[in-house]
Amino acid sequence: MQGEPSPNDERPTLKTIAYLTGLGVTTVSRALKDGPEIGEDTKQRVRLIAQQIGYRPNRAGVRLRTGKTNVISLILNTHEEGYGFISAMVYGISEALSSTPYHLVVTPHSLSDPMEPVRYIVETKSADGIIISRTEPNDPRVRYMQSQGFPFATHGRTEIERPHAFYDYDNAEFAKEAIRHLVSRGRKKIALLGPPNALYYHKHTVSGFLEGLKQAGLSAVVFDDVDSDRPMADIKAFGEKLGHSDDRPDGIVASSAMAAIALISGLEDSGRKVGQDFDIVAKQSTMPLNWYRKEIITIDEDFREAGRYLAQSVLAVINGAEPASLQHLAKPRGA
Amino acid sequence: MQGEPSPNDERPTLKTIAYLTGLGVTTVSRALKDGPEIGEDTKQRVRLIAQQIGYRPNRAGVRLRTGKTNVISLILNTHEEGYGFISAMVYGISEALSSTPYHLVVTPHSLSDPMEPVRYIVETKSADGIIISRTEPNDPRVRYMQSQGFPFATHGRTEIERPHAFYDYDNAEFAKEAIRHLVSRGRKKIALLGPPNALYYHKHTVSGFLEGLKQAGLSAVVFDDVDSDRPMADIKAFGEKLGHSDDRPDGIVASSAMAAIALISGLEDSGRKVGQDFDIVAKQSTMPLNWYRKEIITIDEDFREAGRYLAQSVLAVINGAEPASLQHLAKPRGA
DNA sequence: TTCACCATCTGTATCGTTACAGATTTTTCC
DNA sequence: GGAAAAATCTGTAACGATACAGATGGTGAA
Repeated sequence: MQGEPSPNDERPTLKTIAYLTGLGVTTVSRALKDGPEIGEDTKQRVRLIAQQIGYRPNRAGVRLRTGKTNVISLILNTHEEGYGFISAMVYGISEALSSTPYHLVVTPHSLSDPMEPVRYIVETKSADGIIISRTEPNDPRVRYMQSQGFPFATHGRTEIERPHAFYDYDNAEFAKEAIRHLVSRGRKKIALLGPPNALYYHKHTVSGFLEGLKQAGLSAVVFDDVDSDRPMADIKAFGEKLGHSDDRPDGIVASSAMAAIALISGLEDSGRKVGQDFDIVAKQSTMPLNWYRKEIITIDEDFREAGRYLAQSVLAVINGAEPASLQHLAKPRGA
Repeated sequence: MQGEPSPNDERPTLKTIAYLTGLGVTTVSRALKDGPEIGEDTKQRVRLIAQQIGYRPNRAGVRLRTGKTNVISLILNTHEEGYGFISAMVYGISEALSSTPYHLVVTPHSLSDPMEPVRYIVETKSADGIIISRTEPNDPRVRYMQSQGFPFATHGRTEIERPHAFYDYDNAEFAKEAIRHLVSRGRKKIALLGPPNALYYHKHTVSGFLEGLKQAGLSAVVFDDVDSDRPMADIKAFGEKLGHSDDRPDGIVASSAMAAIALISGLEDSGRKVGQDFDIVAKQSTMPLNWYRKEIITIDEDFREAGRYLAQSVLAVINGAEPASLQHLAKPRGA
């Protein structure tokens, strides 16, 4: 026992507790993590004192010794600005982490190199787990983290054979459901304002869309010039052009609320009215879309739940769970 | 989640560089931080090798030794969900931090105890600086951080004498400008849907509002039952009730875009039309409000800029700058 | 009695970094 | 030439935690 008298203005460490209890530092450490080689009464005593003096393990110490950071990193690209669902994700994740020792670090990156933050985190081990979004079918970030054995969960699926934890929204089902709504209102010429090509949920959305049309005996119109990720001003301009075109659709499926608003805005500028000249079905997450135009048909997507699920999944993976068992496909909920 | 064995060896440390250069670990450390007692050619050599092998300082090591975390903590309360401006703030902060070694940690808290996360971070020194929002006139968090000499910056001012870094939006000016717009459209009975009482910007908004009315020779109507922070459904309900009331206003100033949408939504349910029965001026941040109703009069607020400024300010405070010189009052920009 | 064995507890080394107090060499100046 | 000063460089000891290999003492079996 090499304990010095402890000055009590400093933050307590294991040494402080060791001094107060007359035990060794090692014993205190083991006691606090409920190690098997420590007597029950000793554990009680240590826990009591630790609680009384408000001991909190020094994260730098733990991290240096064990490599454990107690950090989950959420990687976001700056593109997503303005869409507001990030807040919901962040809160969902925070919620799930609040009862754990984990912290949430938000790591942004520009579109130029999506791999860079992932590589940085893995190489420097600056987090125990990663959450990424906007997955591509053959996402290099997923491949990389798998090859490195690094725990992660993705918002969105991939085509990669080896299973990984994910939370995804059933966009095929969304598209089919959307078409059902439009068909039931007598719409015949249905178009899709879908996600950008590169992202995997583009495929799900399109395949659901095509299947839905087939079931309804209709043929397809997919907007090629524009996707739901484009700047709102572009989508609006596209909408206006579309409204003036002769073979404009009378039904629209929109993969994002903001894109829907922008598109409607443009269509209205060309004199078309939602609910009359056309109907539109859109995903709704944060803001109630019906307050914008009550004629919009909405289908809910819950990003807070996504955040919660993703956080819990990464933690599970970190604790050795099988990624294959941590996959969730959320069913659209009509609103 | 097991992967392939990691391809190359261990992560390089100072020891690695010391071995490669034949220098001592201390020398390498000093060289990399450009210490004065190291020869110029040695520095060059060390830097070169460090760069070649991709050396990155181990943050846990630095933190344990120096106490420096290289972390800025943004404290958010879960209430703010759905308002979407958080994304903008987060990106603004990230942008400012991207060229520095600092990371952004998002620390949420429930409304129950706003002090808890602040105390935790200060006590455990788990960040080098803190950013808080939604300040009260005599904000206990500010008092606490000041008393502890902890670097921070606030989104919003306080009444506290001792200066601290802040970024605030000139809500008094906003209200006055808003009234000018309304008066110029012949509105005579103007009401305010302002922020909650407890927050300091409530006072600024109200005083600007009252002054604006006085200049226009009008008298005031302030909604007492509702504020811009309330759930949107409540605001909408209030709007509907208001629309049916006999002494309803013909001009409205709204402190938040979402609140404005909710209120309009309610007023419309009671048969009132914006631009006809009433005009409304609202703050606009992420989404273009005119796409919702083109008659809304908007005044811009830039949260991304706020985030940037706040991040730069905390860093400056950390580096010893005078908080009094890090105060910014953003002027409203009419849109 | 002896000794293996278990239950508890402890000291030492270590993670990567930097502060500090030397150590060594070179330069300067008389 | 020699001593003091300056310029470089180095080893050791922390920071707080944990892995590991011993200690210590008590128990029960032979």
